[in-house]
Amino acid sequence: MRYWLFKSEPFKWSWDHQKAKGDAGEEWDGIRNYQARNFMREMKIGDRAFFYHSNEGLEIVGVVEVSALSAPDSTTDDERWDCVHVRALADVPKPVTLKDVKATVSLSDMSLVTSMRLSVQPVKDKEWAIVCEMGGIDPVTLKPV
DNA sequence: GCCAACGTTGGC
DNA sequence: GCCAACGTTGGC
Repeated sequence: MRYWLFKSEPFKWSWDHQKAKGDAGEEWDGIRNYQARNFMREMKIGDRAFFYHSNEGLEIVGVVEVSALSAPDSTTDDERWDCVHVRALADVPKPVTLKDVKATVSLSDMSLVTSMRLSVQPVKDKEWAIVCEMGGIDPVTLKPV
């Protein structure tokens, strides 16, 4: 299983919106960036990802999983763009802020820091474990610790 | 709201 | 294929 991170501006699509969709999940539409799209094409069902609030909040607030493979984005006729579906799995009990991430030496290579504008990005296994620990969530069971 | 970073577009 | 102009993202 691989790990990822999705950014969303909370006033457009927040963690609360995502949770309200429950197990049905929701299309991660609107991505118009090749790099981000290519990452989505690499995703497999069951891959896990952090849900990050950009612009406002600036913190990792939840964990989602990929519930459908990348397929044409329903919000455009442009066939270049496709996207996965994701569903909420768990809250991050202690949201991990961008500030926290920047202040953590072992996370200094995270795309969140190095590729500021990339809205869908890979997360390394080690980074996943560290962020989970900081967030007060078990990296495997996703239960609060 | 500003602006730096950076991706995309389009003229040549 | 270069690069200037432009648009968007996202932290501050």
